[in-house]
Amino acid sequence: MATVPDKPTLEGLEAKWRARWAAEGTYRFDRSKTRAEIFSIDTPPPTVSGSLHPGHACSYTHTDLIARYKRMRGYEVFYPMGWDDNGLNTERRVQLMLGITCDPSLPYDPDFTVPDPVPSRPIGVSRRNFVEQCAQITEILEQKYFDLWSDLGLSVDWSQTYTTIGAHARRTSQAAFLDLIERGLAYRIESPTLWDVDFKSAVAQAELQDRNLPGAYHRLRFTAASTGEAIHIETTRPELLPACVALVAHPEDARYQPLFGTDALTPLFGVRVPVLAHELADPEKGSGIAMICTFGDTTDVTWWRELQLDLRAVIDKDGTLVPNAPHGIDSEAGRAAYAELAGKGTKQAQRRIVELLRESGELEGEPKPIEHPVKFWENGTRPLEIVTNRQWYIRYPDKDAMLARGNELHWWPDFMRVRYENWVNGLIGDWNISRQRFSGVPFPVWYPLDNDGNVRHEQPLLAAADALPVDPSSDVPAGYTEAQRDRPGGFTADPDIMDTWATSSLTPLIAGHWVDDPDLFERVFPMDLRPQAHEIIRTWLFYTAVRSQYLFDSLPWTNAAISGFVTDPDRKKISKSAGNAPDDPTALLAEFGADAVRYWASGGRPGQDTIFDRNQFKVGRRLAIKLLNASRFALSQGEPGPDADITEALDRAVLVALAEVVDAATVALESYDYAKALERIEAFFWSFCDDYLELVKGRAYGGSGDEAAASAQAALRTALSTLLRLFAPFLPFATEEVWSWWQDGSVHRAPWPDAASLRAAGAGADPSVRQVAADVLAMVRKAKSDAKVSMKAEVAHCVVHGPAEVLEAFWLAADDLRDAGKIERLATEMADEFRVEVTLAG
RNA sequence: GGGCGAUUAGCUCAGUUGGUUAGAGCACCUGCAUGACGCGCAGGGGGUCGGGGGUUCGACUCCCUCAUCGCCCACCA
Repeated sequence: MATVPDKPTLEGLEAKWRARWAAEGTYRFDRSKTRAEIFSIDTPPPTVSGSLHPGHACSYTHTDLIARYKRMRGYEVFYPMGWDDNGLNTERRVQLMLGITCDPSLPYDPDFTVPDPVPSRPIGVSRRNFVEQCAQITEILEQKYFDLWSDLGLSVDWSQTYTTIGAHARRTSQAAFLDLIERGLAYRIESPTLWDVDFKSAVAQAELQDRNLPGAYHRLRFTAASTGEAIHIETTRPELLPACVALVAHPEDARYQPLFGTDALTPLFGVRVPVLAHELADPEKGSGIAMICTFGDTTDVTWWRELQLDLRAVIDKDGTLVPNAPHGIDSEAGRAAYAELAGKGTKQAQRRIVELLRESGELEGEPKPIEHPVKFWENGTRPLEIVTNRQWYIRYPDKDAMLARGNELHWWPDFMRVRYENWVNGLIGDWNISRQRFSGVPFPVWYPLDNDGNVRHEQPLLAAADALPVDPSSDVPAGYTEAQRDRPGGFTADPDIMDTWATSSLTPLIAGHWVDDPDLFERVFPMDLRPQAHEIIRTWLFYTAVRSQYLFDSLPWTNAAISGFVTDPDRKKISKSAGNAPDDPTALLAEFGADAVRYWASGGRPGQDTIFDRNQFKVGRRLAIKLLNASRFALSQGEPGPDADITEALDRAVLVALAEVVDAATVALESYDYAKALERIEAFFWSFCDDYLELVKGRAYGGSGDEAAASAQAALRTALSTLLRLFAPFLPFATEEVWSWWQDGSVHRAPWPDAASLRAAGAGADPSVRQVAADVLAMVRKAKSDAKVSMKAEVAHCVVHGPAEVLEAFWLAADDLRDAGKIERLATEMADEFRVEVTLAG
């Protein structure tokens, strides 16, 4: 036990306690505890992006508040940290920082060193070299994050740290994937896929984003094959005309009913396409009849499937029109027209085909400009196309089952459930988990090659469970040798990697060591809490629920606490890309201290956006300083003897009032409302400082005898102990510092305050004593302030008017008031209204 | 187009099941060296609760409607 310092300061507390907590294992998880004794948290592994902003500090503080609270409630808290270093973000960063890019055709170079200086145009390196560099970069960035989290005071057990690309995560991910295959829940199929032409990979529905773009309706003249009559359709994508495979109108649309079952000829290319009926055709849109192309949008895919149409793909994987005219364009004129478009990007192709149509007289009027939503990959810069290729999919569970899970989950705040339900209700198709990228978890799969070198896609060779993790591009399937790789009669590796969510959806399994430590897993799963941002409900939360549904037929957690964004004062989300990130949180921590940053974060209620407000940091810092000083003062009032009794009415009343604060804070924290809890604790603390400390300091110094002094000293220490523990989750550094002055062990392992024992110490006192005393003191102060004299100025006479019960309460604190207010004569008078008459001396 | 949230003092936010003169902090103004804190202490001015309508003895609190902001979703003809 240390002593109380003369001049307490916040400076250096982070470093001091960070080191002490690490050395003493204050937050170490004790795995001998049973599931019922454990509170487990499925931490969001931050994307190790290198740029930190206050949003990180905010939401991670929220989780830590709960972790610390639960720990003090007696739970053994399983609070690991993960680093999300999987996926495209890392690839991009490495390309940017090192000037290298992955070229899988190159061989591995064991002596590779990064180019210096960074070349302006990235140079290609082998996949293995590239992945190695990814690992190195993320390691450096992870250290940065570790430092921030530690300085912020996150009570993470760092021995439980995981990464989403490390061997353990790859093994878990591959094992879970093989399990899905065995049960027929994952499959690989060639089908139309949403495709980003820059990223050159498939993307999933959950990664889509609609953006409004200008476009134009082009009115094209088709002709009925038999009668030669004109059929007008309107399209925003005339460049897809060569991919047209049918026309479609609503079955009840009288205008087009006569045409159903007949054929039409496309303009320019003269391709014969059927005219069909389908419910999805909207009579209100355009001319009411649409051309179906393979593929312009997801509706085209639906029509193509349901109407069993031809495939006439024209968009290549790089977003240009394929070199050769698709089948069906047989006429010389048609081929010549297509040749004008081949190799062009969609924009140029559109420009050219409009010219051609105008020349041929098949464009009616001028294009009508409109604005319409277009699908993008959320990180992409050009609209998505739909191309056909082989992808791995995970079948979605039954919608109703997933909705039931959403209902079963406790959402904080509850209205976030709606987002989940919206998403589940809008699901289309299955979950595409393959990406045509390089850095990620590979599929543990190879395919045999027949003697002609053709890939036997339908006979995948799966890795053995005990061999995981594998990299099929360097590991060899059972029964083959490396020499047979990519040779006729040999084998070839599955070229794809898994989408980052295919692995992130397993974080409870990765952190809980499902794959290699069933004993631990049983103690932590299903987890108690998933904290996360609302923007990834449709991805991380939903996908995790899907995986858990399949593997365990249960929810992965019982609670989901959804945090909002941090916004700038204009309510714009703070992000690197928006360029409005105000300060690196490390700088904020240096300027205001961790407790101050946490104070600001604690004001952000679950599900609501938090405004970045430097003022709140200042307020938080003052609170932490006040806590140090007030504690020093309270402790310097003297130590009560071992059998000191809390006898005075005012002392008892304070403890009873504090018991109410404990109750309120506990209720609030149980429902993840840390902001309300802090508000109540803080309000009490300031009145404790301004009123109670002022009222009792004279008595505590012995002004009214030893017994009365002991009562004050004991009450001060009881209250202080309680307040420190209430504040501990919010201000872990200042509270720990004060605790160390006079208590053993860490305040963060101390029990959460108990309202019942406070009430017992308060011995049923009337809490109004405290209120009346504070009110009278305020009146006396006002009189002095109005007279512009010092608070030390003498009061000659003070008369308190009020009802009998108020006066009775007043007299119980009269001695303390007389002392604190420097009042010579006190008197009371019965009255209906409470009123205080103050006569200053002199 | 559908949905979810928000709208209370200059700013950031509270406001419990509708009930006496709507609260706090910051900022601002006026004071005060008072047994810890001047990153302090005391006091003060300042909102009629986004607009409109309704229910009620009574609404910031309930209902309807409009507006603004933010977000989620939506099959791009």
